[in-house]
Amino acid sequence: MHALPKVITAAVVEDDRGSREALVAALSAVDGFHCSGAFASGEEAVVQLPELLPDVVLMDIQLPGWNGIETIQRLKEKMPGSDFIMLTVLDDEESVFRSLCAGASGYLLKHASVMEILEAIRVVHEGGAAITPDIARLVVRSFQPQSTPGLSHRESEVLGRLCEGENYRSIAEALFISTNTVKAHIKGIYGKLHVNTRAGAVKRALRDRLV
Amino acid sequence: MHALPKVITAAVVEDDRGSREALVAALSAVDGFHCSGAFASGEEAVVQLPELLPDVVLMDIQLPGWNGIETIQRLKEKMPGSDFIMLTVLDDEESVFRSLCAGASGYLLKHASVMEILEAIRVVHEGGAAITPDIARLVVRSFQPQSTPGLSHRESEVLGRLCEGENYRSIAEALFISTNTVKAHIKGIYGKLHVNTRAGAVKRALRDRLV
DNA sequence: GTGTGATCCACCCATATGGGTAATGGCGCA
DNA sequence: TGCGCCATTACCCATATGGGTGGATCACAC
Repeated sequence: MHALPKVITAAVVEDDRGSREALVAALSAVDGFHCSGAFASGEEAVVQLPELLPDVVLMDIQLPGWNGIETIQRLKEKMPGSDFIMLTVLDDEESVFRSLCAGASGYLLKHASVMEILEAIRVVHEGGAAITPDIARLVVRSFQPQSTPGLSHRESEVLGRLCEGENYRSIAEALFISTNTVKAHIKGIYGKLHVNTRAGAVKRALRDRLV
Repeated sequence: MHALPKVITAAVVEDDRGSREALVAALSAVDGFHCSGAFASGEEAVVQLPELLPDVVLMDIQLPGWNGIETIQRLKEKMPGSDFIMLTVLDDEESVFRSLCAGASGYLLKHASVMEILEAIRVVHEGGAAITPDIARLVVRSFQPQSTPGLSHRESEVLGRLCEGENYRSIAEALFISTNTVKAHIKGIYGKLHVNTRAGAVKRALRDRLV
C-alpha cells in the first residue's frame, strides 16, 4: 500500500512565544502536518483542545499555572484518543516518569530539531512511543532489579510469597517449615527493609523490584 | 572532541547457524565493531563470555536449553558491565518485559536490518536503550494507570493509604472517620479487587497502578 | 418515589500478625 | 577455635485484621 497523504493534526501548548510560534510555523509549513491550535497555558488548552481534538499534542512541562503534567492528566480524560508528547528542557527521572504516568507517549528534549519533532509526531500517531535512547534507558532501567538490601535466599523466598498474599501457614506449608520459622524470616525481612507491616514489605518489594 | 576510532566488541548468542554467521560477518566487516565470540547456546555463552567480556551481547530468546532470558540473568551477574540486546522474532509483551527485567538494554526484532543492529549496539554502548518505537509504546504504556475496577473515590483514597502500610486507626485519623468505616471501605475494596488481604490489595494496586 | 450506590457507623468473633525473648545446629571466615 | 550469619523452632502476649450482620443518611437516576 502506498502512503496515504493523510494529514496529522497537532496542537502546541508552550508558554514561550518564540518557541510556540516556531512550532506552529513548522507544523504549518511541512507537508503532512497541520497545526490545529496553540496555547500558552494549560488552562486555555484544557478548555479549547477537547473541541479541536488534534491527533497529537506537543506539551511543555514548565508552564505558568498548571504544569504540563497536570494538564495532560486533565486532557487525557477528555480526549483519550489523542497522543501527547512532552517537549521540555527537563531531563530528570522525576519529570520523565511523572509525564509517562500522566499519559505521555513521547518525551523529547527541547534541543530536538524540528525534523526530529515532526518525526516524533509521526511515530506516536502510528502507535509508537517517541523517546530518545537515553530517556529509554532510564525507563528500561526502572524494570531492572535494584540492589537488594542483603536479603538471604530464604528471606527472598518468603518475601515473594508475602507479595502473593500468603499467610504464615500457607508459606510454612509451601516451604516445609514451621509457622514460627516463617515469622522469624519475616522479622528478618522487616528489619532489613525498615518496615513493620506486610503492606510495607510488599510495597518495597514491588516498587524496588526485589522480587 | 573528534570521535575516537574506538572499537566496540560484541558477541552473539544465537542457535540458528545462518543468522549467527551473518551477524558475525557483519560485526567483522564493519569498521568500529569487533566480534569477540559467537555461541549457539546459553550454556556455552555462560561459561565463555565472562572471559571475553564483550561490550555488548546480542542474544536470541528462543534457544535450546536455557532461553535467552535465563541466560542474560546468569550473565548479568558475572559481567555487570556489559550490555545486552535481545534479537528475536518474539514481540509479545511477556517476552519484552521479561527481557527488560532480566537486564536487557535493547530489544530488536529479527527483521531489523544489519545497519539497525549495528546502530543499536552503538546506542546501548553509549548508555542508551535500543528499542523500537512500537516496543517503546508497550513499555511506556505500562507506566500508565489501568482501568480501575470501579473503586469509589473514598475507596481509592483508602487503598492509597493501605499501600503506605497504614493501619485502620491511622487511616481513620487521616480521613476523619471511624475505624469501623475504614473497615467498611476496605471490605469494599477487597470485593472489587477480588482479594482478601492487605498484601493482595497492595500488590494489585501497585502492579496495576490503581494508585 | 423508589431503587441504587456511596458514605458513614456499630458490634461480635475467630484468626492473623508483630514484637519480644530464647535456643539449637550448620557453615564459613579469621 | 571462636565469631557471625543463617535457618530452624518454640512460647507469650497485645493488637490488628477479616468476615458477618445490621442500620443510618444522602444524592442521583429511572
